[in-house]
Amino acid sequence: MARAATTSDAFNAVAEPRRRELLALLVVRELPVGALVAAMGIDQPSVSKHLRVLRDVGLVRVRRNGRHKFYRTNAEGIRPLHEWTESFERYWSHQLSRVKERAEARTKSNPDSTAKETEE
Amino acid sequence: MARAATTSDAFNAVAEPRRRELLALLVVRELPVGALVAAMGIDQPSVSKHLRVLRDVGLVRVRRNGRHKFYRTNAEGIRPLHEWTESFERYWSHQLSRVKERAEARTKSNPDSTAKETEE
DNA sequence: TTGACATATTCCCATATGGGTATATATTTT
DNA sequence: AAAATATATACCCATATGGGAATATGTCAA
Repeated sequence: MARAATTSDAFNAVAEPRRRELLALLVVRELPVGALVAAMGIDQPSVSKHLRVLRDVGLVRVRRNGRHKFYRTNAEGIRPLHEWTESFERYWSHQLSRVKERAEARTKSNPDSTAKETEE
Repeated sequence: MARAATTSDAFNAVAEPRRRELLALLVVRELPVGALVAAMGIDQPSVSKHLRVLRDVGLVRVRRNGRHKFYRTNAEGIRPLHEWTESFERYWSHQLSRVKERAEARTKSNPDSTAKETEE
C-alpha cells in the first residue's frame, strides 16, 4: 500500500508545513480564504485544497457569510497530538533520564551487556 | 510536487502509525529489531525500513551489540512537536475560546443565551 | 572456510500527493 | 438578465510511499 491519506487523521494532516501555517493563522481569529491567500505566498486553489484536508479531519471549521467563507482552527483537534507527544515528556525533561533508563534497560532486556557504550 | 518525504522532518515521520508505535515501545527501553518484529505484527523488512526513517530524522538511536542492533527512542526529537501543539493549548484549555470569542463579537447583550452553539 | 543468525537494502507496484492551470459553483451587484 | 467576486473542484504529472518478496550485508559459531 501507499502512504496513508492526509485526511486519515490529524497526524497526517499536520505533516504538511503549509497546513500547520494555516492552523496557526486561523487559531487566532477566523479568516476568509482570500486573506489566507494573501498572508501565505501560494495561490488560491492550493489554499482551498489544504483547507479541505484540514476540514476533513476536523481541524478547522467553516462559517459562510455571503460569498466569503470564514475558516477557523478547531484547537480541540490538536489535543490528541499534544497528548501523544506529552507521553514522551518525562523522557526528555530531566537529562538524567537517558542514563537512568539505560541502566534500567540493561537489567531487563540485555543480560549480556558487556558491550561498550557505543552511542554514536 | 509530491508530498514531502517522510524523512523531511519529525512531523512527517510520526504521521505513520507504525512508527508512532515503534517510538512508544522504544522510549521505555531499547530493543533489537527482532523484538520489534515480534511485538508488532509486521515483517522484518518493514520494521527495518520504519526504523530507517526514524533514524534519519533523529527520532531513534542505534547501538550495536554483536549481530543485534538495539534501537531506542530519542525523546528530544519529539520535543518540537510537543512545543508546536502546545501553542494551541490555551485555545482549548478552558473551552473558553469558541464560546468566549463568540460572545465577544456579539457585543449586544443577550441575557438568555445559554442555547447551544449554532455552529455546524 | 561454511553455515546460521540478525538486520538492511533492492526491486516492483498501486496509491495519494501537492502544485499549476483551467473550470465549476455559489453569491452579490449592476 | 449578465458580470463581478469568492471559493471549490477537476485534471495532469512528477514523486514518494509502504508492503511484499527476494537478496545483500554483517556477525558469530563450528
